[in-house]
Amino acid sequence: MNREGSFAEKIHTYVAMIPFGRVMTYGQLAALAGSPRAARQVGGVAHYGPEGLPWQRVVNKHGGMAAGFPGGPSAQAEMLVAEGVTLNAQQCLDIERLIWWPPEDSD
DNA sequence: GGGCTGACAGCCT
DNA sequence: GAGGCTGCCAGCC
Repeated sequence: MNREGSFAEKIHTYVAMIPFGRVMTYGQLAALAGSPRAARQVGGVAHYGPEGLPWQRVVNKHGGMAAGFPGGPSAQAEMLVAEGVTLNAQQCLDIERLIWWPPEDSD
């Protein structure tokens, strides 16, 4: 996986691996890609990246919706709810419970 | 070809 | 304990 070498490629790979009804954070993806501080870039990769990936499963560390998600935060929230994810009145999810980490032996 | 922006997170003051 | 700045890297102008 990570032998791709490309930061964006890793992000794409991990996002595609997120199971149904689970989520990951920008910081997670950035760290897994090799740059724990590159959370911003994860947003950029997501925005300019392929649309075939479950970007709605990518949320910020507060468990909130992404800022520039197509259709707005409400659209992302709806997609997550459709997957069985429960959100509170603030459209925030239980990040500590729904967060997902990829298997270490995935490679 | 170079520089700026951008869907966030972590550390410092 | 809270607020503000820096860091990261791909894509677009």
